[in-house]
Amino acid sequence: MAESDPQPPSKGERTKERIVAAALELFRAHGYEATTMRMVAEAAGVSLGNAYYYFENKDLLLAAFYREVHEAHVAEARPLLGKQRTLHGRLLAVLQSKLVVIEPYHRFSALMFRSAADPESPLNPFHPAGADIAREGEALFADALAGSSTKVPKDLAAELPSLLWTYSMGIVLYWIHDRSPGHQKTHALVERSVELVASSIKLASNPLLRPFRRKVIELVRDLRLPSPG
Amino acid sequence: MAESDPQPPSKGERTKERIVAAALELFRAHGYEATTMRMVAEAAGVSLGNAYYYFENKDLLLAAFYREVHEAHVAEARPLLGKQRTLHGRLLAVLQSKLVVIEPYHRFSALMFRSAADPESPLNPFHPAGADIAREGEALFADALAGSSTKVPKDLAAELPSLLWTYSMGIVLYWIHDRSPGHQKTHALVERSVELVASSIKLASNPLLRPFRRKVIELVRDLRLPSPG
DNA sequence: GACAGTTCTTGAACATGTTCAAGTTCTGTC
DNA sequence: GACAGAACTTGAACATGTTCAAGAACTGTC
Repeated sequence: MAESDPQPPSKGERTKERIVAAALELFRAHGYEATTMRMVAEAAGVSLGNAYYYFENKDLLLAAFYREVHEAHVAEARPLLGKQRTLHGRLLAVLQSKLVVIEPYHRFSALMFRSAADPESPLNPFHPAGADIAREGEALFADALAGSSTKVPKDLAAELPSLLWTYSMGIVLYWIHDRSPGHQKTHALVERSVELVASSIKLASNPLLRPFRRKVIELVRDLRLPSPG
Repeated sequence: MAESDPQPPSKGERTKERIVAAALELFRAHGYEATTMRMVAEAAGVSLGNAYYYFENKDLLLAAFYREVHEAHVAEARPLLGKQRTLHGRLLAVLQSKLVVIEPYHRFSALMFRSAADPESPLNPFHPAGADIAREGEALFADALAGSSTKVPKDLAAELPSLLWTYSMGIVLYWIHDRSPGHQKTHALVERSVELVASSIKLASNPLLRPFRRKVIELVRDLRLPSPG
């Protein structure tokens, strides 16, 4: 992702960067909905039409914002993972850091989720533009899993990252609707559900539950929807 | 819902009804997005502004459509429930009838879901306009549960309807993104996941799993988000 | 049946996302 | 350095959801 590109940025790339920068600043200041494409164009010092030359539609600017938030999450979560060895602690680290990072963007996240749920939108996880972020999110959970002291059966380990990522999206959806002060309900949900998830994963190794586990895993494996690439 | 109102419909009510009827017809013919408020107004024989007098925004017409689809689902599911006694069969009846009913409205459902996920939208389950339908959906699952031959522990039975409704929304979300021919993947998901859900519910009665079950139930009970009313 | 107030209706105006035909600037080739 | 084609830029125009001030029709009261 961040390897130093050999080429200096072309003119077009610099313009595009100016537009993103202007957009993100305006989004932060006024929110996504109150920010018009005309405002973005003016702040970036380009014409309205030119903004559309680089971003086919406003949603793609939302995607750029989402990417930034996502990267902030990864940056926040990685160091925390260094300090945790238990599965429980590591999942908690990933989810709690997510809540911390998105905290300032409650309304924004709702819009994000809205778009992500729409198969026509470039932000959904099955669209090329949105798929990267989804995969990186899964990778974070893969890390959380791999570095933990808990041994997870191989077949399950293969499916868990995407299951955990889906679970985390569920948490976000809950948070979006959570109006409790400080979103304390979501924090409670994270604490308590992570415990249940961690114990479920441990339970899954229990030979008594093996047939059940196999069924779940096969279902997930067979029915994963294709993503681009 | 359908008790014969003592009052004959007032002029305003009839106008409103005309607008809904026109809207639903146009939605079915051209889809929601391609139907403009001007088209609706014209088809209903009222002015544009008048359409807005009765429906604050276009989303509320979407909600009216959603209600109709929901009622078709209930009408489809109830008779099927009469023929099934096992929990598995009854859940299957509710979910499969849902898929049958929404089949013609794939794009429409995506838009529906989009709006439902947005806390600002009148269609979300925590908003008065959307809460009714959500509650009726839960009621359907409550029926499926109550009439089944499977004995469910009381504490779990109290929480299951809303859990199952949430589960069904997950299925719908999957279906929205399912591009397989005939949505066969979603059908497979329903068949196989219902089996897992039904066995989980039975497993939940197992004394060995009691502590786990209690934790799940308490979590759900404590952290249910408040709905209006 | 005149009056007051409420309900209903209208069409023009507005804001904003998006498109597009036309122009300008850049890049590589001879 | 002239030329051709690609990349970039522009601002006007468009479609559509939404608002609003003004007026028409209705309802109940005296």
